[in-house]
Amino acid sequence: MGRSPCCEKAHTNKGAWTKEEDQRLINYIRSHGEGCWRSLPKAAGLLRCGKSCRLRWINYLRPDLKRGNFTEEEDELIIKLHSLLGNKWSLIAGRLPGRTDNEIKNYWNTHIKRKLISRGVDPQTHRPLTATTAASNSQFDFGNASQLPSLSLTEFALMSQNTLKQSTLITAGESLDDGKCSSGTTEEADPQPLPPHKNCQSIDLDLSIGLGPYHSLIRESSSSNSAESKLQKMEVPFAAEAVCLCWQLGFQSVGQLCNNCQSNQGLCR
DNA sequence: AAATTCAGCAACCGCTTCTAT
DNA sequence: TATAGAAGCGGTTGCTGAATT
Repeated sequence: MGRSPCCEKAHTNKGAWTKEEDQRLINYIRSHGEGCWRSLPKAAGLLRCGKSCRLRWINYLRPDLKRGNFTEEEDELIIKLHSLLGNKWSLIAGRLPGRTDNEIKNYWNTHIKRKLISRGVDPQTHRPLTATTAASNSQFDFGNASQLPSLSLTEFALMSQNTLKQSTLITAGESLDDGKCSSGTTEEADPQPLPPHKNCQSIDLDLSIGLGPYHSLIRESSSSNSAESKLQKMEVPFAAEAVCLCWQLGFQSVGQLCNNCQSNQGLCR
């Protein structure tokens, strides 16, 4: 049977967009809003595939896009988010206002990879390049629970579900590692709760465990991807006994707490 | 000055996920 | 519950301009 093609390829333009096409697309979306991409080209008088229109709008024509070079702060944020989320470019882009997944992906491949390699860091695993390859493909090594200080069984079970879920459950500075904000495990895990690394404090994944964070997850549910929505579904049964890692990791002062702990005056835990 | 190589990035393709019926 | 269609995502390709030979 097969799926019908997303567009009539014989009658669609490909390649670079012209200014006229851009203007048509902008005009149409300004007056009708973003809607059905499949029918948009015809309605807007464009000989383009709907997917192509969507991509053009999202990546280049949207008015809220931030053009120009990435700042050093953005670089570091991308690196840290990538260490947590992997190649989930859309999730990473969601934490960088005005940047698109495609832009970040390209920037990663052309700049940041090299930057990390020059630092002696593997861009995929975020481990030192000299480290042995014994590490698993996952972001965390769950074979060694001792590397996860102060985690409850519930949290550990949650974190063991899969790599993405593991990483998104960490809040307030990914302090499960050596304090350098790499999510990879280290050869010598420090059993003491560490304060968030100063570079990590800028990251607010807002994905901490508990009632408060659960509500924050719901916030994006309408457009969330499956990993997030699955995460939400699986969190519900655990909510009653869930705790925030801010507390588990020993963050006591307001400045160290995640947004939920701050806004809930500690009720997050 | 011409040819070649390289880097950056826009766009495409195919697969997965979501949603409506 | 199953299915089809639409949207979204990530990997890859290929074009363009800059740098190098």
